[in-house]
Amino acid sequence: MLKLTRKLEYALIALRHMQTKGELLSTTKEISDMYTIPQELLAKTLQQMARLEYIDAVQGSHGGYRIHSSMSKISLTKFIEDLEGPMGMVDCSVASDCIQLNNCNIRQPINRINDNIRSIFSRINLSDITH
Amino acid sequence: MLKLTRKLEYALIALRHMQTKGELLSTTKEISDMYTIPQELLAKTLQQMARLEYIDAVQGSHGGYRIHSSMSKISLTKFIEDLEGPMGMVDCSVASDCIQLNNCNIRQPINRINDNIRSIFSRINLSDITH
DNA sequence: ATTAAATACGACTATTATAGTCGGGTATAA
DNA sequence: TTATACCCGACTATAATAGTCGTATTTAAT
Ligand code: SF4
Ligand code: SF4
Repeated sequence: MLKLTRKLEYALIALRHMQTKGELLSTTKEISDMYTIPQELLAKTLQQMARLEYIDAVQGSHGGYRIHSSMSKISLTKFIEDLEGPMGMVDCSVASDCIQLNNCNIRQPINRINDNIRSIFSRINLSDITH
Repeated sequence: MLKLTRKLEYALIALRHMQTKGELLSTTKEISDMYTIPQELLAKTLQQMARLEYIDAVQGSHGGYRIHSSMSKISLTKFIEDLEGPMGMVDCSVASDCIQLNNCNIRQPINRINDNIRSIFSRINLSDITH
């Protein structure tokens, strides 16, 4: 309940690291060494963020990543869902194949709470974490 | 991320069900049938809630459970942690054995968010869900 | 007494989600 | 040509969640 995945933490650590470096490139190895993150796992996450255009990738021998300028205003909600897929407190707030769905007596109150949380996450943006 | 466990959902469904019945007893079978919940799993959860005194258990042939009068004001935070143990967005908000802990660059901002969420959950109480 | 219906409890298994690894590829500067 | 870095998908391992089973105890009714 309420737990960020490791992947998201690694992603945020990397983003904040890159933020401090401005235009300078950061390599996977540099970051994984500095924060003791499994290199291959971080690599995959950085690649995913590059595909999503959260960061720019520069290939080749002196390559690396730098943070994409216009991403500080992205909400935490969008970031999390871009990286990990839809989030919701209960299945029925995302899909609709719950067997209890028909006569569930907590669906409405729970989904009200879910919407609240969501809107809080939507008002937090990445720069609040990465500065 | 952010997902309630099935056990918590079953617990809340059961609580709300009992709430509507006032002093009348509800049996595990009654509830598991009504909401299509695996009976043995619900049974364990009800037993746990009885131990925690969220509900009263009446043993024997015409036994069952009824909701304990004074629990509507309990916060969602306490309820979740009573049933599932400590909750937090990251390990370091609960324990302190994260290998990144020393030079983690997102610890403070994340824990600030964590505290916010926690305080929101603390202001929601069980009766908001069970009526 | 005996039976039936219920709670009580712990150990067990199954399933799913998360975390981490590996092998083989492409791009580019030196 | 080599070294260093990104790219990608498939794979394995681990941990968390979900669900099952066997056995015991309590109590009302017969
Ligand atoms: S319908 Fe009820 S039990 Fe099913 S996911 Fe929604 S809240 Fe949970
Ligand atoms: S120290 Fe950093 S990486 Fe470790 S749990 Fe806390 S926020 Fe996550």
